[in-house]
Order: sequence, then structure tokens, then C-alpha cells
Amino acid sequence: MEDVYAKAFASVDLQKSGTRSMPDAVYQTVRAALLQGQLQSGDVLREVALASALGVSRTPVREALQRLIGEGLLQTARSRSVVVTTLDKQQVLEIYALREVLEGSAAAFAAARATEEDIAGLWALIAAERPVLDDPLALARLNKEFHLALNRAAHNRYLSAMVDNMNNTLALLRGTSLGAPGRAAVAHDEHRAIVSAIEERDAPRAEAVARSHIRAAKRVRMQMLYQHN
Amino acid sequence: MEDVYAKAFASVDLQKSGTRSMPDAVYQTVRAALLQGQLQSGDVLREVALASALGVSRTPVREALQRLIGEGLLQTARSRSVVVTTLDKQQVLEIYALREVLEGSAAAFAAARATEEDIAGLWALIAAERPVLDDPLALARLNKEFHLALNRAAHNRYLSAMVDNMNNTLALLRGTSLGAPGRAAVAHDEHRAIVSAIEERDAPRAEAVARSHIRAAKRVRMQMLYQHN
DNA sequence: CGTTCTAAAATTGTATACAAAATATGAGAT
DNA sequence: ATCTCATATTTTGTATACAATTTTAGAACG
Repeated sequence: MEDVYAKAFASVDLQKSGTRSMPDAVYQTVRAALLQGQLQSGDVLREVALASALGVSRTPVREALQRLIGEGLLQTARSRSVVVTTLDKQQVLEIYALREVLEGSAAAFAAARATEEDIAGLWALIAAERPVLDDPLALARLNKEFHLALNRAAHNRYLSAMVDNMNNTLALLRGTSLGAPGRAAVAHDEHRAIVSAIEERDAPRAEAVARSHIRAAKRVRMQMLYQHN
Repeated sequence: MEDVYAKAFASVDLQKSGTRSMPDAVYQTVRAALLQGQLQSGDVLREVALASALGVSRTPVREALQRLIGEGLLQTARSRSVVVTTLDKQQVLEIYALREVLEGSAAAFAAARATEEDIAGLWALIAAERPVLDDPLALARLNKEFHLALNRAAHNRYLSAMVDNMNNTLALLRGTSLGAPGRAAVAHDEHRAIVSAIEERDAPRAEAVARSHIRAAKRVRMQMLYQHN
């Protein structure tokens, strides 16, 4: 009896805080399970099981799943079952190609539009990285926050939504590129270079540095996933 | 009795062809009504009215509406009613800023990855534009197709989805920038310049030309909407 | 053993009943 | 006439019943 939900949701209560509606609470809960890797690519999500695990009916569960499908974190198999998205190599390449564009633009926009508070926040996150450079888990969390803050500093809601979406989709892949030997320190330096360029309001340099940061992450990731390029 | 649905859906049957499911058919139908301007910003969509107009129950209607909310074409007002998205000036600026990035990248990617068929298709669309340069409606349709084909030529599904999304969101604004005097001919020339650069595999030029094409469209649009910049 | 067919079980899709919430209506007071 | 408040009506949110589909299990056959 392959009960994925016991594993993923047994200890996890329906997260009601900060949610507007029940479908939203279900959405947040399932999304968190996906991003934390408690559900893996290919796992199938069954409405009744999820509904009873979370103590609601199928209706709000369906809405939450539809939303996650729309964001690309879930997909429907032929035969209508809902499964955690599987990314093939081509898709990963396409995502990184787009992520390079988007994060590059976010950095460029931030150079033009970031407030002093935005920049101070970015430096604070970089300072927080230093003591945990050899703790991949803590670092991954900070890294996520850094990219989120960089995004917000661009002051473009549509861009932010798209960058988040790409990053969330990549989170479906096992592991983090920050675990690779030496990568943490290099990424840390790259983060500093991005914020420096933003602080100096040098948009072209901010974009160039951000893009090369993503290219480096991509190289490490492809190595981890496929042992080449 | 303010019956918006009579207006928008009376003659429009539920579009079943090319749809996998009933919610999908509803989605396509409502989406078409939105993109063709049969529903205007701020119009409220009521589940029961829509359901009876289309001859289905509320359940598939709700799913379709949720999906359109996810894409940004609809939004929920406080008080939970679903309305056609209204874009303020700041949002329009953010969308054009992002669209410049995305279409620029699409052109650059196309220069690197377009097949000969892709390029032939683009030229065909440009040829089709010439005879209808003074028919804004026909031209708008071709323009849409051109940008779609350009997109496909970039061979990046995620990028395509995002460009489409931005273009669809802009379609909520009344009118088309191609209606402005002289704009049609200029846009036509810009299209030619983009495809030329792609054909010559000159990615930087393709990107630059595509970006300036979007900036020009933005200028015209802002003029139309707000009579300045 | 493996294959194919059929029946049972499980799962998703749709409609609908009922609950909760929001909006509209109208009476009464000022 | 305008405002306030209680009540009716409408609308959305959730649960659930039922239908359609898909998957599973097992029997019969080669």
C-alpha cells in the first residue's frame, strides 16, 4: 500500500495562517511539501487521500491541484491522474536559459529601481550567508531568500512572478547546486558582485554578473544531474 | 437587469472542438470572449449565469475561472466575486518592460535556434501583412500570429508561455496600437527587420530590433491610453 | 507461465444540495 | 429625503451523491 500522503502530510497540518480561503490553505500546504521535496517527481496525488489527510472535502483539494498544475509544479498524466511534474533534460535547459534572461533583467531593473532599503536587505542576506557557507541546507534557504529579495528589488510584479515560478519549478529537482564542493563560496562571491553593481546603479554590469551567476549554477546542476555540460 | 452574459455568450456556443475536457471548453470559450473584447475590465462573471449560458454546471465553470485567474485575465474582488482584470498605468508599464525583455530574448533565441521552416513561416506572415496594412482588425490578427510564430521559433516552451501570457493580458486593454496613424507601416518594417536578423543568425541585432519594436508599441499605447509618454 | 478478456474496485468528472457570506431591499426613525 | 438597521435575496464555498472512466485482479485459455 503505497501511501505517499502518510509520508508527506501525516505530521503536516493544514496551514491556515496567512491564507484567505480553504483552497489556498491546501495550496500552500501541498506547495510546501513539493518545494521541500517531501513529494518526488512522478508521485501521484489522489484527491480523496489528500482530502482526508487534510480534513477537507475533494472540492477545495481539486482547486488547489488545478492551481499547482497551472504553475507547472503538477501535471496531469494521460488517464487524468495528477502527478508531480517530471522535468527532462531539455526542459531543465530551457528553464535555465529563461532563468538567465529573467534574473539578469531583475538585476538590471534593480540597479535602476531598488530603494536603499532593498539594497540594505540584500547586504544583510549576504552577511547572513557567510557563517553558514558549509551548511548546505541553511545556505539553500538563504539563497532562496536572496533571490526573492533581488526580485522584489526589481519592482516588477510580473517579472517577480515569473522568476519565482521558474525557481519553484527547479526546486522539483533533487538536491541543490550549492552542495557541490566549492560552489557555496563562489556563489557567495557572485551574490556580492551582483549587489555591488546594483548599489553602484550599474545596470549592464548587474545584468552581466547575474547572468553569469545563473550560468554557473546551471553548469553545476547539469553536472550533478547528467555528469556533463 | 445588467446581463453581461447575454451579450457575450448568447450567440457563442460552448467550444468543444480541440478541448480535452469540459472545464477546458469553458476556459477556451471565456478566454476567447475576453481576448475579443466581448467582456470588459471590471465586468463581473457570475458562476450560475455563466453555467446556464453554457449549459453546464457550476463545477467546470469554477475550474475554468480559477485557471483564468491564475493567468491574470480575471481577478477576485474583495467580496469574492470574479471580475475581468483591470490594469492601472503602473501595471501596463511593468508589462511592457517585461515584454521588451521577453520578446527581445525570443528574437535572440530564434536567431540561434529557428529552423528554416520557422523562418519561412515568419516571412509568409509578413507577406500576408502587406495587403491589409490599412485594415486594423485583420492586421491585429496577423500581428498576433506573427508574434506567436516568432515565439515558437525561439523553441523554449517556458518563454513562449510567458510571452503569450503578457500579450493576452495586454489584450484586455481596449483598442490596438496598430490603429494609430502610420503605426501599421512602421510595425510592418520592424517585423521585417526582426526576421532579417534572425535569418542572418544575428542574435544581438534580432534582440535589439525586437526590443525597439516593443518600445515603439509601448509609446503608441501609452499615448492612446494616457495621452503622454 | 504468459496472454487476453471480463468483472470488480478505485478514481476522477459533474451535478447538486446545503451552508456561509455578501449584497440588496425596505421599513422606520430622524 | 437620508440614514440605519433588520431581513430577504443572491451569490459563493463546501460537501456529497452519482456518473463516467480508468485501473486492478483474476479467471479462462493458449
